[in-house]
Amino acid sequence: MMMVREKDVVREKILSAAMKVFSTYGYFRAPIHYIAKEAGVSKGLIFWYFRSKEELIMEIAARSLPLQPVNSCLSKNLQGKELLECVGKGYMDKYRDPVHRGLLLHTMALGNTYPKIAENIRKLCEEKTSILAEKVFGEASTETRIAIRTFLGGLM
Amino acid sequence: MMMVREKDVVREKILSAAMKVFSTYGYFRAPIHYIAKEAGVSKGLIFWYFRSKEELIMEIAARSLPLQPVNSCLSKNLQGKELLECVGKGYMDKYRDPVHRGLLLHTMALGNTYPKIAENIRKLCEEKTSILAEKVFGEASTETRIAIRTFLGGLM
Amino acid sequence: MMMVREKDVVREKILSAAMKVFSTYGYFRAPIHYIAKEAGVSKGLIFWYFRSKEELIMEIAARSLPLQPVNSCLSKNLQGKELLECVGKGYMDKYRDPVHRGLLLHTMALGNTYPKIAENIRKLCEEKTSILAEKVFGEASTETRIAIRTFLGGLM
Amino acid sequence: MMMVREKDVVREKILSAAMKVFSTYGYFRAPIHYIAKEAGVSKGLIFWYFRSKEELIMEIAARSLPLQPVNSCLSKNLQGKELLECVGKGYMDKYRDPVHRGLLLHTMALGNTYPKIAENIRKLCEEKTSILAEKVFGEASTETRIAIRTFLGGLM
DNA sequence: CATGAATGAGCCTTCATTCAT
DNA sequence: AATGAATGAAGGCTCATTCAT
Repeated sequence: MMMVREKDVVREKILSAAMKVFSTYGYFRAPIHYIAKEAGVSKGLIFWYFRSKEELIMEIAARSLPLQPVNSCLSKNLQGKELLECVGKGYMDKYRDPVHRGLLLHTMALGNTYPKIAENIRKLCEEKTSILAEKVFGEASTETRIAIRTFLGGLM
Repeated sequence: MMMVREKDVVREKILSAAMKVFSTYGYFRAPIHYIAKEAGVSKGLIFWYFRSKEELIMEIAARSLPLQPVNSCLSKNLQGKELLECVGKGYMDKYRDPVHRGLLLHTMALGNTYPKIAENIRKLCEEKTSILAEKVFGEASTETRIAIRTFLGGLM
Repeated sequence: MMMVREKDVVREKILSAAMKVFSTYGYFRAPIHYIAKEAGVSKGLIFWYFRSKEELIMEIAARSLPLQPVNSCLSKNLQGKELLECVGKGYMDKYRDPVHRGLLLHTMALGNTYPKIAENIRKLCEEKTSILAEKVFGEASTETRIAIRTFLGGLM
Repeated sequence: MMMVREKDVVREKILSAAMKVFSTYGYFRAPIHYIAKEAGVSKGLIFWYFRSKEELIMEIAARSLPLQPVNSCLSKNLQGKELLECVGKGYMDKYRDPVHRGLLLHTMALGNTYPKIAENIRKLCEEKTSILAEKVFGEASTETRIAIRTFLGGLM
């Protein structure tokens, strides 16, 4: 029984290759054919899975954020201090990997000049921040959101 | 009486324009002609003052670091805690300007993938760190240098 | 049944156009887009088949030499005087075409200042000269090679 | 008493430098500032003495031809075979110098694609050929001119 | 789905030429 | 006469993107 569609496997292979290549060379010094070679697929295929390089960047940028650790903790239905600790631990684990550290740095620099990416990042961050504030403090006010942000920023 | 050579004025005008443009668009999204327009000179003239775009990047990268505040404090012959406070204040003043903040971010991201720039930055930083460690703690050991770096990093 | 790959057809079309354009304008007065237009392809495609303009020049330079007539005679297994006559005739046929005459002149001038091209030409010429000396005189000594060169030079 | 005007000295210095530089690098690979440096003058000054690079090329091209030896022989009022021998000897002397040989090669290649230069060279050559034909054979008919040309070409 | 040839916009850089001093 | 800063046109090359197969 085939649980993982072949389609998704290839897509994931491309994303994974792109993360590695982007982290190493930076977005603008990484031509598409580097990614294609790293992923072991043709250049053209990348445009079958992603409309443009920008869209690929967009998804990579999202992955450079620690969304996955946060989601993982949220799915455990933790609350208050325990949730916060879980998220903190997730951060540390993720950014122990230099590929993710490099990627985050590039993403932040990109966001500084690339409106679409900046907006996307901001949206993703605010969404998660609100949920965390809600679950940790019981309400998602301006103050509690800032508290979350400060805590997570300090971990970096 | 003309104390500043016209030659240096133009060079400075270009550097200043480049900082603004690079900070706004990022190195790779900022074509030379953006800088030329911002500086009010022709594209060709930039290559009269700088051998290549890379050389321009190099000088800008150095300027994105807080070398000037540090040098300014050092020239006051301060020591110990006072020197540290002076440098700390210099940092805050410099990076209050979003142009400098953006530039630093781009420089760090660049350094992550651009060996020449990374090396140049590292050299400049280590040099200043050693001097500060010496003046603040009385000796430039591995530990005192790390202390300096940690303190300054924390300010960011 | 298609015996010639499409890929080679295009490559040949570019080379042929380049020979014509270079012969007419000279290497340095012939921008890539002249060749592209003459070949009926895009500028970019030329760099798909040739790494650089220099690589294109290199291959054209080799073609400006009378290698093909020489090879043609050699493949007939002629020897002595008959081989010499065959080669001589090949020369005359090739350089009756003004495109080839112009190309040879440009190639020689280029070789006078372009080390890489000069070296490549020299290598190709010496190789063929040795083989001819061997087949015509029975041995490839310094003297017989000079004799071959003098004979062929006189035909020009 | 100043017999040579300073003006002509500088002009000659530029021409001499240009011949050396052109012979070494070829016309198109020799930027004006190479010549300026070789001559020890500023780039701008070259345009004071020569309207354009093309005009400079033009004069250099003329100098790559063996006009001077021919004129020298003509001024000796020789005739017939003796004139021919004098010219022949002049040729050999001039082209013993690799700078002149290189220059002639470049000039011929240029003439193949640069109409103005080709025309100028042709004019100069025909003029001298006619005079030589007249002095050597007693008349400047088509046949005698071809004879002169053949003789001189054979010397190369 | 997959490939890679083909396209064209855009960028860095060079260089002849001008001109204020 | 002489200088060298300033200009702008043009060229080689890269690379995201398209498309026929």
